[in-house]
Amino acid sequence: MTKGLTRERIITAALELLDDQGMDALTVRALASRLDVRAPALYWHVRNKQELLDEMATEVMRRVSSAFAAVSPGDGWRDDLTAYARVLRSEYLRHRDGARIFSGTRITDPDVVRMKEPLFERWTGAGWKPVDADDAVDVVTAFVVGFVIEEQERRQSTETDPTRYSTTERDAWLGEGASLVKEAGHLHDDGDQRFERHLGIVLDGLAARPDA
Amino acid sequence: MTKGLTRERIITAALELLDDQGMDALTVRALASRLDVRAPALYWHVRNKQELLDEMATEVMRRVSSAFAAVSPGDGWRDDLTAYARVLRSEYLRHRDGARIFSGTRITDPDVVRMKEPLFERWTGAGWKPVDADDAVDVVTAFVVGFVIEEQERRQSTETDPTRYSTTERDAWLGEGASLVKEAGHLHDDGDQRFERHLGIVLDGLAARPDA
DNA sequence: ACCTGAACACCGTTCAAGT
DNA sequence: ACCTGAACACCGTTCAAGT
Repeated sequence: MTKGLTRERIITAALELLDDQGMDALTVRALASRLDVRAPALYWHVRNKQELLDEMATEVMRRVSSAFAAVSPGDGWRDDLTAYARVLRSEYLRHRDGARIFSGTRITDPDVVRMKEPLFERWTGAGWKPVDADDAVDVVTAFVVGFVIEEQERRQSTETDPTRYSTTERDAWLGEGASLVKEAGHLHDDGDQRFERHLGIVLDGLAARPDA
Repeated sequence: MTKGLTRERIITAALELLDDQGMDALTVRALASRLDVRAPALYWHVRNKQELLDEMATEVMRRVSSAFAAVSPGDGWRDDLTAYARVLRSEYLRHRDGARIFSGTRITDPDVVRMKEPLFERWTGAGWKPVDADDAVDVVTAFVVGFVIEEQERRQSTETDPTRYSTTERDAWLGEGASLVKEAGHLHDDGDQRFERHLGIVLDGLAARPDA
C-alpha cells in the first residue's frame, strides 16, 4: 500500500526536490527518479507539470493555513494579522524561492480560502466592515509576498556571489556621489528585525482607519 | 549599421515576445527568429538566457527610473512615494507577469539604484533619518510587488477561465458556510481604485512614524 | 567581429504495450 | 488500475566553420 504513488507523495517529493536542487532542477524526470519510477508514471496521477506546480502552491498554502490555525488567538486584529504575516513568511522561507514561486497562484483547495472566516468573524464582531477585513488581509499578504521575494533573492545572491552585498563593493559599484544611498545601504539590516519593523508600519496604516 | 544585432535590440525584442506570447514561449530560438537570425547568434551578445532575463529586468527598472524622473516633484514624501508606487505598478503591468518575473532580480545598472538619491535628499532634508527613508522605499516596493503579482494572476485567470472569479461559481466552490468570506468576495473590487486605497493604507503607516 | 549549421544532452508529453 | 519503453517535438548551449 505504501509502495504506490499518490498525488500527495508526488507533491511532497517535488517540494523536497525544489529545496534541494532549485527550480531549474525540478524536472519531471528527476522527480520520477526520486520516487523510483519512470517519468510517464507521474502522468497517471497528475495532468501535467503546471498542475503539479499548482498543487505544490496549494500544499504550501495548506500548511500556512494549518500553522495559523495552531496559533492561539490573540487579543484583536493586530495580533491576528501579525501571526498570519509571520506564518506566511516562514512557510515561504521554508522553500527555495518560495515567495516568488508560490505567491499569486490559483488555490485549488477551498479549505485554504475558508481559513479567513474565523478572522472575519472576530473583526466584524469588533466593528470592522467586511470590505475593511478583506482589504486588511490582502494588504498584509501583498506586503509579505513582496518582502520575502526581496529577502530570498538577497540571501541567494549572497550565497552565490558574496561580494555582491558587501558594502565596500557596493559603494564602488555605485560610483561617485549617491552618498545617501550608500549610507542607507550601510544601515540596511536583514532578517526578522527588519520584517517586524516593516510589518509594524503596515499594521499602523491599518490602525489609522476610522473603524480600527 | 541598423542591421546588426545589439544587446538593446535583443532585450527589446525579448520584452515584446514575452508580452505577445508569454514566458513559456520566450525561447532563445523564438527570440532569434523574431530578430531574423539563428539561435547561436544571440550568444555572441549575451552570455546565456539567465543574463538575458537579468537584462530584461534591469531594462524594466530603467524605465521605472526614467518615468519617475519625468514626474514633477510633489509636496513631500507622501507625494513622492505615491508617484513612485504608481510608476512601478504601471511598468509592471505593461508586461505579462511583469511583477512576478521582474521583481527581486539583481539590478545590473547602478543608475537605477542611484535614482533614490534625490528622494533621500529631500526626505532627510525634511527631518527623516536615512534608515527611515530606506525603509519607506522598501515597504512601498514590497507592497506594490505583492499587489501587482496578485492583480496580474487574477487578470490572467479571468481571461483563461472566466468562471473562476465569477461570484456565483466561487460561492459554490467554497461550499457551505464561510458567509463572511463570500460577502468579502462579492465586495472585492479590482484595479486602480483598489490600488490607491491599499497604497493609502501603507502610506498612513509611514505617516504614523515619529519623524514623519 | 559577427553569424550559421550541425550537434549534444536534456526537456515535457504521448501512447502502445505490459502487469 | 497503474506503470514502462520508446518515441516526438523542442529546449539551451557549444563549437567548428564561414564571411
